[in-house]
Amino acid sequence: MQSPAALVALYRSQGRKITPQRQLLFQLMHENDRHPTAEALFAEASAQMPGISLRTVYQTLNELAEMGELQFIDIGGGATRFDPNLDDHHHVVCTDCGQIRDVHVGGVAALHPSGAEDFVISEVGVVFQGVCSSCEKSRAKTGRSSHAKSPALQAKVSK
Amino acid sequence: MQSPAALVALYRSQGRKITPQRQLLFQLMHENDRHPTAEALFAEASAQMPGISLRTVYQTLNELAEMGELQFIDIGGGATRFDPNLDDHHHVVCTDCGQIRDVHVGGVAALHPSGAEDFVISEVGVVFQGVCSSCEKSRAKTGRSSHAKSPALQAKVSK
DNA sequence: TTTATTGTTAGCACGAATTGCAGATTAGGA
DNA sequence: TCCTAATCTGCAATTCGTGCTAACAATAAA
Repeated sequence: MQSPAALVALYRSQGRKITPQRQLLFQLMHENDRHPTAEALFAEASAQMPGISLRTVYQTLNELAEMGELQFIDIGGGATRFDPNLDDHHHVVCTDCGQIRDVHVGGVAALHPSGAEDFVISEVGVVFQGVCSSCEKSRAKTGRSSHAKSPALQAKVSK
Repeated sequence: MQSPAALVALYRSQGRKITPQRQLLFQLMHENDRHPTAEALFAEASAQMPGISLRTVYQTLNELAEMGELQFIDIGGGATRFDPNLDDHHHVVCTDCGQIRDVHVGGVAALHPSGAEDFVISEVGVVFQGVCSSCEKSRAKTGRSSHAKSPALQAKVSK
Protein backbone atom coordinates (compact mmCIF):
# COMPACT_ATOMS: atom_id res chain seq x y z
CA MET A 1 0.00 0.00 0.00
CA GLN A 2 0.96 3.62 -0.32
CA SER A 3 2.61 5.77 2.30
CA PRO A 4 0.48 7.19 5.12
CA ALA A 5 0.78 10.63 3.54
CA ALA A 6 -0.35 9.39 0.16
CA LEU A 7 -3.25 7.58 1.74
CA VAL A 8 -4.33 10.72 3.53
CA ALA A 9 -4.40 12.50 0.20
CA LEU A 10 -6.24 9.63 -1.42
CA TYR A 11 -8.82 9.55 1.34
CA ARG A 12 -9.36 13.28 1.12
CA SER A 13 -9.79 13.06 -2.62
CA GLN A 14 -12.56 10.59 -2.09
CA GLY A 15 -14.36 12.65 0.48
CA ARG A 16 -13.39 10.35 3.29
CA LYS A 17 -12.39 11.82 6.59
CA ILE A 18 -8.99 11.68 8.17
CA THR A 19 -9.42 10.43 11.69
CA PRO A 20 -6.68 9.70 14.19
CA GLN A 21 -7.68 6.05 14.12
CA ARG A 22 -7.13 5.83 10.41
CA GLN A 23 -3.85 7.67 10.60
CA LEU A 24 -2.58 5.29 13.22
CA LEU A 25 -3.61 2.29 11.21
CA PHE A 26 -2.02 3.70 8.07
CA GLN A 27 1.25 3.91 9.94
CA LEU A 28 1.04 0.47 11.46
CA MET A 29 0.27 -1.14 8.15
CA HIS A 30 2.73 0.76 6.04
CA GLU A 31 5.51 -1.56 4.99
CA ASN A 32 4.34 -4.09 7.52
CA ASP A 33 5.48 -7.43 6.20
CA ARG A 34 4.29 -9.54 9.08
CA HIS A 35 0.93 -10.37 7.56
CA PRO A 36 -0.91 -9.68 10.79
CA THR A 37 -4.46 -10.65 11.52
CA ALA A 38 -7.00 -8.01 12.43
CA GLU A 39 -6.62 -8.97 16.08
CA ALA A 40 -2.86 -8.59 15.94
CA LEU A 41 -3.13 -5.19 14.36
CA PHE A 42 -5.73 -4.26 16.94
CA ALA A 43 -3.29 -5.18 19.69
CA GLU A 44 -0.60 -2.98 18.20
CA ALA A 45 -3.02 -0.14 17.70
CA SER A 46 -4.40 -0.43 21.21
CA ALA A 47 -0.93 0.02 22.64
CA GLN A 48 -0.77 3.46 21.09
CA MET A 49 -4.42 4.39 21.22
CA PRO A 50 -6.07 2.67 24.18
CA GLY A 51 -9.71 3.17 23.31
CA ILE A 52 -9.63 2.12 19.67
CA SER A 53 -12.20 -0.44 18.70
CA LEU A 54 -11.55 -3.75 17.02
CA ARG A 55 -14.54 -2.90 14.87
CA THR A 56 -12.70 0.11 13.53
CA VAL A 57 -9.70 -1.99 12.64
CA TYR A 58 -11.85 -4.36 10.65
CA GLN A 59 -13.62 -1.49 8.97
CA THR A 60 -10.44 0.22 7.95
CA LEU A 61 -8.90 -2.98 6.64
CA ASN A 62 -11.96 -3.68 4.53
CA GLU A 63 -11.93 -0.15 3.30
CA LEU A 64 -8.32 -0.36 2.22
CA ALA A 65 -8.94 -3.70 0.57
CA GLU A 66 -11.82 -2.25 -1.42
CA MET A 67 -9.57 0.58 -2.47
CA GLY A 68 -7.01 -1.94 -3.59
CA GLU A 69 -4.42 -0.79 -1.09
CA LEU A 70 -3.99 -4.15 0.52
CA GLN A 71 -4.91 -7.75 0.02
CA PHE A 72 -6.30 -10.40 2.24
CA ILE A 73 -4.52 -13.68 2.35
CA ASP A 74 -6.32 -16.70 3.60
CA ILE A 75 -3.99 -19.62 3.83
CA GLY A 76 -6.19 -21.76 5.99
CA GLY A 77 -6.20 -21.37 9.71
CA GLY A 78 -8.82 -19.26 11.33
CA ALA A 79 -8.08 -15.63 10.89
CA THR A 80 -7.62 -13.78 7.66
CA ARG A 81 -4.34 -11.93 7.40
CA PHE A 82 -3.63 -8.83 5.44
CA ASP A 83 -0.81 -7.95 3.14
CA PRO A 84 0.03 -4.35 2.24
CA ASN A 85 2.57 -5.50 -0.31
CA LEU A 86 1.12 -4.86 -3.73
CA ASP A 87 4.09 -6.15 -5.71
CA ASP A 88 3.69 -9.26 -7.77
CA HIS A 89 4.67 -11.75 -5.15
CA HIS A 90 3.71 -14.99 -3.46
CA HIS A 91 3.98 -16.63 -0.05
CA VAL A 92 5.76 -19.30 1.94
CA VAL A 93 4.14 -20.60 5.09
CA CYS A 94 5.90 -22.40 7.87
CA THR A 95 3.72 -25.36 8.73
CA ASP A 96 5.21 -25.38 12.20
CA CYS A 97 5.00 -21.84 13.50
CA GLY A 98 2.58 -20.44 10.97
CA GLN A 99 4.67 -17.49 9.88
CA ILE A 100 4.08 -16.22 6.38
CA ARG A 101 6.80 -14.64 4.29
CA ASP A 102 6.65 -12.83 0.99
CA VAL A 103 8.66 -14.37 -1.82
CA HIS A 104 9.20 -13.64 -5.45
CA VAL A 105 8.75 -16.41 -7.94
CA GLY A 106 9.79 -16.42 -11.55
CA GLY A 107 7.88 -18.22 -14.24
CA VAL A 108 4.47 -17.95 -12.68
CA ALA A 109 3.01 -16.20 -15.69
CA ALA A 110 4.03 -19.18 -17.79
CA LEU A 111 1.91 -21.60 -15.79
CA HIS A 112 -1.17 -22.80 -17.60
CA PRO A 113 -3.93 -24.81 -16.02
CA SER A 114 -5.34 -27.65 -18.08
CA GLY A 115 -8.96 -28.24 -17.29
CA ALA A 116 -9.96 -24.59 -17.04
CA GLU A 117 -10.09 -23.68 -20.69
CA ASP A 118 -13.45 -22.03 -20.16
CA PHE A 119 -12.17 -19.68 -17.48
CA VAL A 120 -10.83 -16.21 -18.02
CA ILE A 121 -7.95 -16.20 -15.57
CA SER A 122 -7.08 -12.93 -13.92
CA GLU A 123 -4.72 -13.89 -11.13
CA VAL A 124 -2.43 -16.63 -10.03
CA GLY A 125 -1.29 -17.24 -6.51
CA VAL A 126 1.39 -19.65 -5.38
CA VAL A 127 1.77 -20.82 -1.81
CA PHE A 128 4.77 -22.82 -0.69
CA GLN A 129 4.55 -24.83 2.47
CA GLY A 130 7.57 -25.83 4.43
CA VAL A 131 9.46 -25.43 7.66
CA CYS A 132 11.48 -22.35 8.48
CA SER A 133 15.03 -22.59 9.74
CA SER A 134 14.23 -21.81 13.36
CA CYS A 135 11.54 -24.48 13.49
CA GLU A 136 13.86 -26.85 11.72
CA LYS A 137 16.36 -26.31 14.49
CA SER A 138 13.94 -27.06 17.28
CA ARG A 139 12.94 -30.19 15.45
CA ALA A 140 16.46 -31.47 15.32
CA LYS A 141 17.01 -30.56 18.94
CA THR A 142 13.95 -32.32 20.29
CA GLY A 143 14.15 -35.18 17.89
CA ARG A 144 10.49 -35.05 17.09
CA SER A 145 9.60 -34.96 13.45
CA SER A 146 7.55 -31.89 14.05
CA HIS A 147 6.51 -30.02 17.11
CA ALA A 148 2.95 -29.04 17.79
CA LYS A 149 1.70 -27.30 14.71
CA SER A 150 0.06 -23.98 15.19
CA PRO A 151 -3.41 -25.32 15.94
CA ALA A 152 -4.87 -23.24 13.20
CA LEU A 153 -2.80 -25.08 10.67
CA GLN A 154 -3.49 -28.61 11.73
CA ALA A 155 -5.01 -30.71 8.99
CA LYS A 156 -5.49 -27.51 7.11
CA VAL A 157 -2.68 -27.99 4.70
CA SER A 158 -4.27 -27.39 1.35
CA LYS A 159 -2.57 -28.40 -1.83
CA MET B 1 -9.51 -40.87 -1.79
CA GLN B 2 -10.01 -44.59 -2.19
CA SER B 3 -13.22 -46.36 -3.11
CA PRO B 4 -15.85 -46.91 -0.40
CA ALA B 5 -14.98 -50.60 -0.34
CA ALA B 6 -11.29 -49.91 0.11
CA LEU B 7 -12.04 -47.45 2.86
CA VAL B 8 -14.16 -50.01 4.66
CA ALA B 9 -11.23 -52.39 4.58
CA LEU B 10 -8.85 -49.67 5.69
CA TYR B 11 -11.10 -48.69 8.56
CA ARG B 12 -11.47 -52.29 9.68
CA SER B 13 -7.72 -52.78 9.58
CA GLN B 14 -7.38 -49.86 11.94
CA GLY B 15 -9.93 -51.15 14.37
CA ARG B 16 -12.42 -48.46 13.43
CA LYS B 17 -16.04 -49.40 13.10
CA ILE B 18 -18.10 -49.39 9.95
CA THR B 19 -21.22 -47.41 10.64
CA PRO B 20 -23.96 -46.57 8.17
CA GLN B 21 -23.11 -42.89 8.54
CA ARG B 22 -19.55 -43.51 7.47
CA GLN B 23 -20.58 -45.68 4.61
CA LEU B 24 -22.92 -43.03 3.33
CA LEU B 25 -20.26 -40.36 3.59
CA PHE B 26 -17.72 -42.57 1.85
CA GLN B 27 -20.11 -42.84 -1.06
CA LEU B 28 -20.93 -39.17 -1.19
CA MET B 29 -17.31 -38.19 -1.13
CA HIS B 30 -15.99 -40.78 -3.52
CA GLU B 31 -15.02 -39.09 -6.75
CA ASN B 32 -16.84 -35.98 -5.66
CA ASP B 33 -15.16 -33.16 -7.49
CA ARG B 34 -17.39 -30.37 -6.28
CA HIS B 35 -15.22 -29.45 -3.33
CA PRO B 36 -18.16 -29.21 -0.99
CA THR B 37 -18.12 -27.62 2.41
CA ALA B 38 -19.05 -29.70 5.44
CA GLU B 39 -22.47 -28.07 5.39
CA ALA B 40 -23.03 -28.95 1.76
CA LEU B 41 -22.07 -32.54 2.36
CA PHE B 42 -24.31 -32.57 5.39
CA ALA B 43 -27.22 -31.45 3.23
CA GLU B 44 -26.60 -34.25 0.74
CA ALA B 45 -26.23 -36.78 3.50
CA SER B 46 -29.37 -35.60 5.28
CA ALA B 47 -31.40 -36.23 2.14
CA GLN B 48 -30.52 -39.88 2.34
CA MET B 49 -30.23 -40.28 6.08
CA PRO B 50 -32.53 -37.79 7.79
CA GLY B 51 -31.19 -37.99 11.31
CA ILE B 52 -27.48 -37.70 10.58
CA SER B 53 -25.64 -35.05 12.54
CA LEU B 54 -23.52 -32.26 11.15
CA ARG B 55 -21.11 -33.13 13.92
CA THR B 56 -20.65 -36.57 12.43
CA VAL B 57 -19.89 -35.11 9.04
CA TYR B 58 -17.19 -32.91 10.50
CA GLN B 59 -15.79 -35.80 12.46
CA THR B 60 -15.63 -38.08 9.49
CA LEU B 61 -14.03 -35.46 7.31
CA ASN B 62 -11.36 -34.81 9.90
CA GLU B 63 -10.80 -38.49 10.28
CA LEU B 64 -10.29 -38.98 6.57
CA ALA B 65 -8.00 -35.98 6.43
CA GLU B 66 -5.85 -37.42 9.21
CA MET B 67 -5.69 -40.68 7.33
CA GLY B 68 -4.56 -38.78 4.27
CA GLU B 69 -7.61 -39.75 2.26
CA LEU B 70 -8.63 -36.20 1.52
CA GLN B 71 -7.37 -32.69 1.79
CA PHE B 72 -8.84 -29.49 3.01
CA ILE B 73 -8.69 -26.51 0.77
CA ASP B 74 -9.06 -23.08 2.17
CA ILE B 75 -9.21 -20.52 -0.57
CA GLY B 76 -10.59 -17.70 1.49
CA GLY B 77 -14.25 -17.34 2.02
CA GLY B 78 -15.66 -18.71 5.18
CA ALA B 79 -16.02 -22.43 5.04
CA THR B 80 -13.28 -24.94 4.49
CA ARG B 81 -13.92 -27.23 1.54
CA PHE B 82 -12.66 -30.74 1.08
CA ASP B 83 -11.06 -32.44 -1.84
CA PRO B 84 -10.95 -36.20 -2.19
CA ASN B 85 -8.68 -35.92 -5.21
CA LEU B 86 -5.21 -37.00 -4.15
CA ASP B 87 -3.53 -36.49 -7.50
CA ASP B 88 -0.95 -33.80 -7.89
CA HIS B 89 -3.27 -31.01 -8.92
CA HIS B 90 -4.22 -27.41 -8.30
CA HIS B 91 -7.32 -25.23 -8.38
CA VAL B 92 -9.15 -22.54 -10.31
CA VAL B 93 -11.73 -20.47 -8.49
CA CYS B 94 -14.45 -18.47 -10.15
CA THR B 95 -14.46 -15.10 -8.41
CA ASP B 96 -18.09 -14.69 -9.37
CA CYS B 97 -19.89 -17.86 -8.36
CA GLY B 98 -17.20 -19.31 -6.13
CA GLN B 99 -16.97 -22.70 -7.82
CA ILE B 100 -13.66 -24.47 -7.53
CA ARG B 101 -12.35 -26.78 -10.18
CA ASP B 102 -9.39 -29.13 -10.21
CA VAL B 103 -6.74 -28.44 -12.80
CA HIS B 104 -3.41 -29.88 -13.70
CA VAL B 105 -0.48 -27.57 -14.08
CA GLY B 106 2.86 -28.37 -15.57
CA GLY B 107 6.08 -26.83 -14.39
CA VAL B 108 5.09 -26.27 -10.80
CA ALA B 109 8.01 -28.30 -9.51
CA ALA B 110 10.33 -25.93 -11.30
CA LEU B 111 9.11 -22.89 -9.41
CA HIS B 112 11.55 -21.56 -6.88
CA PRO B 113 10.79 -18.90 -4.34
CA SER B 114 13.45 -16.29 -3.79
CA GLY B 115 13.40 -15.00 -0.25
CA ALA B 116 12.77 -18.34 1.41
CA GLU B 117 16.22 -19.86 1.18
CA ASP B 118 16.01 -20.85 4.81
CA PHE B 119 12.83 -22.87 4.37
CA VAL B 120 12.63 -26.54 3.61
CA ILE B 121 9.74 -26.58 1.19
CA SER B 122 7.49 -29.60 1.15
CA GLU B 123 4.52 -28.55 -0.92
CA VAL B 124 3.49 -26.03 -3.49
CA GLY B 125 -0.05 -24.99 -4.25
CA VAL B 126 -1.23 -22.86 -7.12
CA VAL B 127 -4.59 -21.13 -7.20
CA PHE B 128 -5.87 -19.43 -10.32
CA GLN B 129 -8.61 -16.87 -10.03
CA GLY B 130 -10.87 -15.99 -12.86
CA VAL B 131 -14.39 -16.08 -14.17
CA CYS B 132 -16.01 -19.23 -15.49
CA SER B 133 -17.82 -19.29 -18.81
CA SER B 134 -21.32 -19.26 -17.36
CA CYS B 135 -20.58 -16.26 -15.18
CA GLU B 136 -18.89 -14.61 -18.11
CA LYS B 137 -22.12 -15.00 -20.04
CA SER B 138 -24.31 -13.44 -17.40
CA ARG B 139 -21.86 -10.58 -17.23
CA ALA B 140 -22.17 -9.86 -20.91
CA LYS B 141 -25.94 -10.17 -20.72
CA THR B 142 -26.46 -7.77 -17.86
CA GLY B 143 -23.71 -5.46 -18.88
CA ARG B 144 -22.35 -5.22 -15.41
CA SER B 145 -18.68 -5.82 -15.03
CA SER B 146 -19.38 -8.41 -12.41
CA HIS B 147 -22.49 -9.54 -10.68
CA ALA B 148 -22.72 -9.92 -6.95
CA LYS B 149 -19.78 -11.96 -5.88
CA SER B 150 -20.44 -14.91 -3.66
CA PRO B 151 -20.39 -12.99 -0.39
CA ALA B 152 -17.76 -15.27 0.97
CA LEU B 153 -15.38 -14.19 -1.71
CA GLN B 154 -15.80 -10.47 -1.49
CA ALA B 155 -12.60 -8.66 -0.79
CA LYS B 156 -11.15 -12.02 0.02
CA VAL B 157 -9.17 -12.43 -3.13
CA SER B 158 -5.75 -13.42 -1.97
CA LYS B 159 -2.79 -13.29 -4.27
C1' DT C 1 -27.28 -65.75 19.87
C1' DT C 2 -26.26 -63.08 23.89
C1' DT C 3 -23.17 -60.17 26.17
C1' DA C 4 -19.50 -57.12 27.07
C1' DT C 5 -16.53 -53.72 25.30
C1' DT C 6 -15.52 -49.60 22.94
C1' DG C 7 -15.77 -46.82 19.38
C1' DT C 8 -19.47 -43.62 17.48
C1' DT C 9 -23.21 -40.57 17.06
C1' DA C 10 -26.22 -36.77 18.16
C1' DG C 11 -26.95 -32.47 20.32
C1' DC C 12 -25.94 -28.71 22.42
C1' DA C 13 -22.97 -25.44 24.48
C1' DC C 14 -19.02 -22.88 23.55
C1' DG C 15 -15.25 -20.30 21.11
C1' DA C 16 -13.07 -17.71 17.47
C1' DA C 17 -13.56 -14.55 13.71
C1' DT C 18 -16.26 -11.13 11.58
C1' DT C 19 -20.21 -8.31 10.53
C1' DG C 20 -24.79 -5.64 11.48
C1' DC C 21 -26.74 -2.13 13.95
C1' DA C 22 -27.61 2.29 16.31
C1' DG C 23 -26.48 5.81 19.16
C1' DA C 24 -22.67 8.93 20.43
C1' DT C 25 -18.78 11.54 18.27
C1' DT C 26 -16.20 14.28 15.34
C1' DA C 27 -13.92 15.91 10.93
C1' DG C 28 -14.48 19.50 7.65
C1' DG C 29 -16.96 22.62 5.03
C1' DA C 30 -20.18 26.80 5.13
C1' DT D 1 -18.82 28.64 15.28
C1' DC D 2 -22.36 25.54 13.51
C1' DC D 3 -24.13 21.69 10.74
C1' DT D 4 -24.21 17.51 8.63
C1' DA D 5 -22.52 13.46 7.03
C1' DA D 6 -19.05 10.33 7.94
C1' DT D 7 -16.99 7.65 11.70
C1' DC D 8 -16.32 5.24 15.84
C1' DT D 9 -17.59 2.31 19.51
C1' DG D 10 -19.83 -1.41 21.87
C1' DC D 11 -22.66 -5.03 21.66
C1' DA D 12 -25.64 -8.35 19.57
C1' DA D 13 -25.87 -11.64 16.05
C1' DT D 14 -23.85 -14.84 12.66
C1' DT D 15 -20.95 -18.32 10.73
C1' DC D 16 -17.90 -22.10 11.02
C1' DG D 17 -16.06 -25.55 13.69
C1' DT D 18 -14.88 -28.10 18.09
C1' DG D 19 -15.43 -29.99 23.11
C1' DC D 20 -18.15 -32.76 25.91
C1' DT D 21 -21.21 -36.46 27.21
C1' DA D 22 -25.05 -39.49 27.44
C1' DA D 23 -27.29 -42.72 24.43
C1' DC D 24 -26.24 -46.05 20.98
C1' DA D 25 -24.49 -49.67 18.09
C1' DA D 26 -20.62 -52.43 15.71
C1' DT D 27 -17.61 -56.23 16.98
C1' DA D 28 -15.25 -59.73 19.42
C1' DA D 29 -15.85 -63.12 22.82
C1' DA D 30 -18.58 -66.58 25.27
